[in-house]
Amino acid sequence: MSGSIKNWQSVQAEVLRRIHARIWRPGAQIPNEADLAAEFGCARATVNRALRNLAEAGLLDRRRKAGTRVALQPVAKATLDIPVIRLEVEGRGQRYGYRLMAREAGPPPPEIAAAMGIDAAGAALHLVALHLADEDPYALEDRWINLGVVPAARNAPFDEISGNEWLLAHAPYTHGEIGFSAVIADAAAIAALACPDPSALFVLDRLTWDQTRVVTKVRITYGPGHEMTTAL
Amino acid sequence: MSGSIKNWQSVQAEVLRRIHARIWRPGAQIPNEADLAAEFGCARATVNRALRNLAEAGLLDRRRKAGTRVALQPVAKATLDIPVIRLEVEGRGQRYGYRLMAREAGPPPPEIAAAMGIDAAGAALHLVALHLADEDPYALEDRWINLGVVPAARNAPFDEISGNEWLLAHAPYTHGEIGFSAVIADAAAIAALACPDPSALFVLDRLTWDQTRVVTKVRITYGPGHEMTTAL
DNA sequence: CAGTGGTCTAGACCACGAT
DNA sequence: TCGTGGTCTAGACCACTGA
Repeated sequence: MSGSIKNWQSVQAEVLRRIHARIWRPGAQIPNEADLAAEFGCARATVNRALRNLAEAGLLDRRRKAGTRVALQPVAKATLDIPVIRLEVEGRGQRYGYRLMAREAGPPPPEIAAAMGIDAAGAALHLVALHLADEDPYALEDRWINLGVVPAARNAPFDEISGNEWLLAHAPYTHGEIGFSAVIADAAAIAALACPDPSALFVLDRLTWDQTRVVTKVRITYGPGHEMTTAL
Repeated sequence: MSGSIKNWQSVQAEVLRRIHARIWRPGAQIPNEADLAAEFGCARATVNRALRNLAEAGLLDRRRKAGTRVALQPVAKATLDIPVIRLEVEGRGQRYGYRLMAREAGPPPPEIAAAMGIDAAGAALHLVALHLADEDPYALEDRWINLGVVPAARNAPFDEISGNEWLLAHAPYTHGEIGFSAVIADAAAIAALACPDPSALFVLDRLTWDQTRVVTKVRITYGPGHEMTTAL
């Protein structure tokens, strides 16, 4: 018996050690919570907290009655933080700049309207803006805001504050989808981001909802060479 | 007062409702755990579970003594699941195929050795493999395995099983880094993935460690149009 | 110093689901 | 059916940190 195991972090560490040392093999069942609690001399709730945490991380598979097993194919979970772009730039120690390039209210084109679930009569606000880091182009934002859901956006000062930040402060959302992909820079992107032709650009698409209605749809096109990283 | 609030999910839902309804504004402090427990008629631990969960999701900021506040700039956390490619393909309902294209053991080139922390005398195994979905190229895998850490890899059957899956089963890792970016397809990628020239390809770079030593370094280059999505 | 969140405990009941 | 994890409770002590 090693040092005292009393808190959930040390239980988790000990479980990790056993998995890593192959004492508990991938696919194998591990003792149940009550037995582990007895072995470690702590409460079952403490063991539960540790194991639940590891299961959320994908290292354990837990099922009632079937027990807890070491995951066979631990699915890596990469948690990406997607901050407001201003904070992302400032976090790199660069000076942030913002320039609104286009702003137009009106019915969106059919494919946008369909993706956002806006009918023909509905109105949307289209914004195109450039985010700068130390005066250099950093990312291009192309956003549609559903004015049926956020009417106040029609008169919001988007020449001073980015759509992202204004919406965060004024239009909460309940859930959303996010997607990452790579695209060849089109003419507009080449001009705005001052990148060579051809360029491969990293793109983030986001669609956010308030209950059943789309609040906003945005595509962020990052400058060439952009990388999004995280610990695993 | 709505229906009874007894479990942490309903506490969380109620807190979300209040944030969303602007009863608790961004930046504002909310009541402490004990008060909320009294209001909801449940134990403090239940409130704690709900609020801790929301804090992990980035919607609340919690600090001892300072209390709990509604986050000013809720950082969106996108959790990407990075499964084994075989499961990713099969999950789309396609048939998975795998072809080893190159395999060579020896000292890695300087930039790879540096990234992996291998000295001049160290040996590595270089694998290039193609993953197929319904016979079509799906992703190109370019992997370096540190033979100093995983000597058994030298004789592993990588013509039958992908480096990813073999390593998961035989070489546990303690932590890693992952990065996503976009690249212009080079000649090798164009040939292997059968994509037009030029193409923008989505790339995943991963470096995994066992304690202090790099286990493997891999770059997965996905076929054109690949998108990685997740709920928000 | 004192208020707040972080955690542990011992016990209890329940929901799920494998057999 | 009944073993297992999921959760709740009431109470307690502690760690951190703002005032």
